[in-house]
Amino acid sequence: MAPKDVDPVPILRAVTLTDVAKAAGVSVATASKALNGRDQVKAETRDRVHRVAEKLSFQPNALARGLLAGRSGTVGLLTNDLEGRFSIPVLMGAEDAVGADRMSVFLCDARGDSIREQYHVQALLSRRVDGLIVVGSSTDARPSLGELPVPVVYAYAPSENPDDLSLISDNVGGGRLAAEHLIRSGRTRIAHITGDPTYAAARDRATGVTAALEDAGLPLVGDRVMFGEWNEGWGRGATRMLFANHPEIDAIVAGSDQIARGVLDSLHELDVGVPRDVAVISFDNWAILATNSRPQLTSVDLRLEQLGRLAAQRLLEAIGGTRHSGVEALACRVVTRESTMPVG
Amino acid sequence: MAPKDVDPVPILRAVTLTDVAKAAGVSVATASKALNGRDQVKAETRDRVHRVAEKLSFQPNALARGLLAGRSGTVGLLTNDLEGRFSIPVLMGAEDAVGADRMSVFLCDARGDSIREQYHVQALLSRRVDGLIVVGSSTDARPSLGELPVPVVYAYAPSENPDDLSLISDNVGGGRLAAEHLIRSGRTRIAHITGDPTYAAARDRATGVTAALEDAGLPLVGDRVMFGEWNEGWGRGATRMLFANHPEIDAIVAGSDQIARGVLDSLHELDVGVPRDVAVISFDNWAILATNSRPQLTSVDLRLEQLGRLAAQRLLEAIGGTRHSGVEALACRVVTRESTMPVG
DNA sequence: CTGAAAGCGCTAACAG
DNA sequence: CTGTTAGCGCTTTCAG
Repeated sequence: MAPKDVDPVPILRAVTLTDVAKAAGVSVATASKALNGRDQVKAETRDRVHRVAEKLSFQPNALARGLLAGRSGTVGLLTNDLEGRFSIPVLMGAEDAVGADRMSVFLCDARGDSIREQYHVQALLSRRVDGLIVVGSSTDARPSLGELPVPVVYAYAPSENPDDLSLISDNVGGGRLAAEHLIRSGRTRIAHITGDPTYAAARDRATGVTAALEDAGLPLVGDRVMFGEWNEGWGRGATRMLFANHPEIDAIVAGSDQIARGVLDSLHELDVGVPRDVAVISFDNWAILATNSRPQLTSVDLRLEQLGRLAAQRLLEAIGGTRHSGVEALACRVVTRESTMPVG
Repeated sequence: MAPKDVDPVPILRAVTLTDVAKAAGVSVATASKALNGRDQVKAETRDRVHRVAEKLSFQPNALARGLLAGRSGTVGLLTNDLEGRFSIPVLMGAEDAVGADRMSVFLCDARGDSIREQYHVQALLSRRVDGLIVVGSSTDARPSLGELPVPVVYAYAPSENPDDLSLISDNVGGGRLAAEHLIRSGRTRIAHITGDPTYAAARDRATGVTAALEDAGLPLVGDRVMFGEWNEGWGRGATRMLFANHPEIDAIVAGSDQIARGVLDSLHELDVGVPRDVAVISFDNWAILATNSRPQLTSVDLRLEQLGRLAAQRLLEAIGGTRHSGVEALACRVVTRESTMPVG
């Protein structure tokens, strides 16, 4: 409990450099130099100014600074899917990297509405952000914001314009990793149950999976990728269908952790042992799902936080003058858990 | 594909009011008045200025405005748990409400580290935010930030200082709602399996549940609340223990959707029908869990987005001069699904 | 080494 | 109705 011996509502004007200068008995110019470590100030004066600033808990007004400097030290983070779970890690990584450079982040959620998006972009520009990170809501390409007076980096969803810089997860590579992981674990009769084929993520992962199988001279059990929906129900249903026709299967690549939960559920009901009889690997590595299932799920991690961090880094580089363009794909990594343990 | 017929890197100085004024053949003062709808401008002039501003895509410099006005039109959103799923909805609600008032949001994640938190507060103050929303990572009370030159609202986790304004979900009331829902559905032999008792959320919900049972003259099956962990495993284990000793049970209040998933899992294995033999209600209403289980889960929704919206509203009121203090609890609501359908 | 002066972009008096 | 002037808080010449 904090004591309540302070003024009721401190409508005190924030302390300014002028206040500090006055209290230290110097001019604002000198105070400014002292506080900014300019070397044309006597050491004794510098210390005195610092002490006074400290005592008054002086905080330089970033607005005034920004106005003068022509740059605000802020970046805009424009998301379209705050509630979805994919934006958040990207956002965290970006916030972290940006903060490490003493810049602050404006957060805007356009909720997938391009009108709202346009509005936010204007608002951010009027706040003179030094750059913009646009986080998409799916891995499908999205319209470019076009030419803006500040650099823009697209993360998760690439821009449709190849002149923009986009950072994405390498879903094709992820598909490869998944299949190769199973193959290395000794599995040879592999099927792929995944989500909605209108999503690039589903198609890309499938491409990777089939390519890896082909390279290894292995068939895709069932002959074709089982596209469906991104939920447990589809995982359950697809698994039942699969087993009815292909009881010889010994591994399943699930397109998401959610689908995998459904797969595990059906395998349990069919009395198929995991990983003994069938190994299961999935995508997203969403801890809450992957580590609470029985057995725990091996999953391909998209490294979204790293993606966000990288996006911020590229943006800071661009702000610094080094602009890149094109699509940069970040490699995924497999997080191994029980569901793909090699047998015996 | 956008055409690439623009200058390579438009390092164009952003267009200022002076540019507009010049192009419109008026003084900056007149231009300012025209654009801000001050009524001391001839209609014809006003229109001309507007047209020119439009053509040059003029964006008023919010930094300059803020500097002059003494308020920046921004608020800080300080979270401690961006990756956790509870902050996000609060954040969304707050962002939405703040944006509706044409203010922008600075996002900072302190990751539960008070040093980092202090740093961010300083940074936000130096950016002259007009107010601050602090989103906690659990429902336990947290230390106050103390006296700050701008109003602060605590959301989700209340401040330890009752002189601060805190907005929380009414977990005790939520516990009551859960039990009452079961009782109204005709259940009379109710148990409560919940999470870690060191969490206020677990204790508060338990308080509500037991109070409602007492009011109804019903026993708590097993005599005491089963505290444990916030995960599926505990839900599974606790359910097995419960049934070994109390096969007469006809309803379970689970402390979270995750725990409920474990409960359902065990009930399934015990061949107990849900909701036929036992009804299950839980907390959080986390769609991904509650709607993907079999049967779908009835769950107490904490209305976190509304909580965020309310926090923003209160903050805006405080910025406007109307400060409140104390703890304001937002009522929960039950989202009914299959798991508590009345029998017959 | 220190201070006076100018100016970042904008708005609000106050004159004309 | 319009323009001139001043100043928000800060940094940066440029003289002392």
